[in-house]
Amino acid sequence: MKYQTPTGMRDLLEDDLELFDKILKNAQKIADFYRFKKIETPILENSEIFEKGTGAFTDIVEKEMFSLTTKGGDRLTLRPELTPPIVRAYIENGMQALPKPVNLWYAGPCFRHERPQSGRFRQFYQLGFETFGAVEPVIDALIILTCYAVLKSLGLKNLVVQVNSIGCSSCRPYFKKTLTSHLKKSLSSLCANCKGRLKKNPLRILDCKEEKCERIKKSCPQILDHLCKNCHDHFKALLEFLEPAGIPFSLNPYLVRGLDYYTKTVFEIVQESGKSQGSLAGGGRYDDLVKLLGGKPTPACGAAIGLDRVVLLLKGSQEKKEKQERADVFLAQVGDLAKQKSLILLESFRQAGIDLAQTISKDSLSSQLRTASKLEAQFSLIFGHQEALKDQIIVREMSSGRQKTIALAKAVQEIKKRLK
RNA sequence: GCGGCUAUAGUGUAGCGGUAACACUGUUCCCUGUGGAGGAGCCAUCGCCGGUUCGAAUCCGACUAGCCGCCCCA
Repeated sequence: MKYQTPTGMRDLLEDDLELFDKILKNAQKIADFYRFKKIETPILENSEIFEKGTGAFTDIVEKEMFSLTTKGGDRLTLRPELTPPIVRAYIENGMQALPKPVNLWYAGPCFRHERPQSGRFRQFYQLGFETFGAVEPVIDALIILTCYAVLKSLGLKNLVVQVNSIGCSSCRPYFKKTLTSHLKKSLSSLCANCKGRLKKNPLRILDCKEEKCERIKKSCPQILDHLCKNCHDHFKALLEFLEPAGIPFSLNPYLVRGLDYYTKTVFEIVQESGKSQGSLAGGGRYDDLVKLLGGKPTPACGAAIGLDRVVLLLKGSQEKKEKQERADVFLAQVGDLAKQKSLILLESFRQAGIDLAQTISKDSLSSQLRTASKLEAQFSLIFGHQEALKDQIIVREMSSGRQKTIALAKAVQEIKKRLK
């Protein structure tokens, strides 16, 4: 095969698209209920918003972005995630003046240059919720609840929210120092990757899955013990909202996430049991990002759901039903004159709201009727040269084979009556 | 970026050194204006390039892609 989709990118055919549509529909309802407004942003953005927003030392920015330079010299990047673009849009469209909180939701493709595997593509689809202008921990709970509700509405089982707090700009630097000095003691036992992380982003070491590092992690100071009072109270309050909301959650002190902008709450939703394919959704609070990207200091919180992964799970759970394509009525035509008059006839049925199928490019009557059978049409309209000359048409009841000739002008009316 | 496995019609498979087979789908015909059944035909330069060989879908090597792990995340 000469041409195929680029690595990690695929065509979405009807089977997939139906599931995507279903998720989107459910999300739309839930978003409406919780008063989120939909937003769409460009697929290309100025590279800087990711370098600053997502973070220069994140894997995403260091090695996973599809970037290009325009003829005019602008550096653009295919969005690897949507939070920084949404923040950009929030500022650019003057939403800072809107009554708070401002709730936005979105769905669309993102791009990351990674090695594809199960549930991971270079072009993948995210659906997310963002809320601006509220510091209250109940908002964090609401964002989690909203994501959880979307996943739940699709019938997914065994969902668990893993939560953690990674502190804020006033307490995290201290923790980083504490952690770094602790880790320096066992520097030689860290994996190569983490040795590098020690300077750039020591928190990420907590997230390392290498066995070596796993062992060291156990003896590490935990961030939850080093939060400032504000962060501590925020986290405690969040948990007190989740509990009665009936959302199953577990504390994961090692959850730090790979994006730089998070403050306080971070969370991921995973499906327990069954094959793990990474998280289904993830998000958190990002109180400093709006300011970082040039807006007024604005607290914010958001999350995104990985649609591809959800679709994968939905596909696995539903048994394949070969859905038969069907039609109520089928038009079979024979001869040039009949074919010429067929288009206007089709239009009159379409306008009357009657499902009239055809294979108008075909000439053979038998093959057309074979198709009519396959479509399980109740009636076929047979429009031959003789009928076309006299402006008549044959109505054939497929089950019995009884047929009668009627005036062409009465075809719509006749079929309407018979279908009842 | 690093590993493991794989690559034959649209789909699912067989073939394991002597120039492609089966099922389903599609399509044409048997039936120059009447379907559901039946029958016949057609639809593949065996992922790409190179090597070994008298001969390669089959063996070997590189490439490309896919799947699955790692990493990371959604």
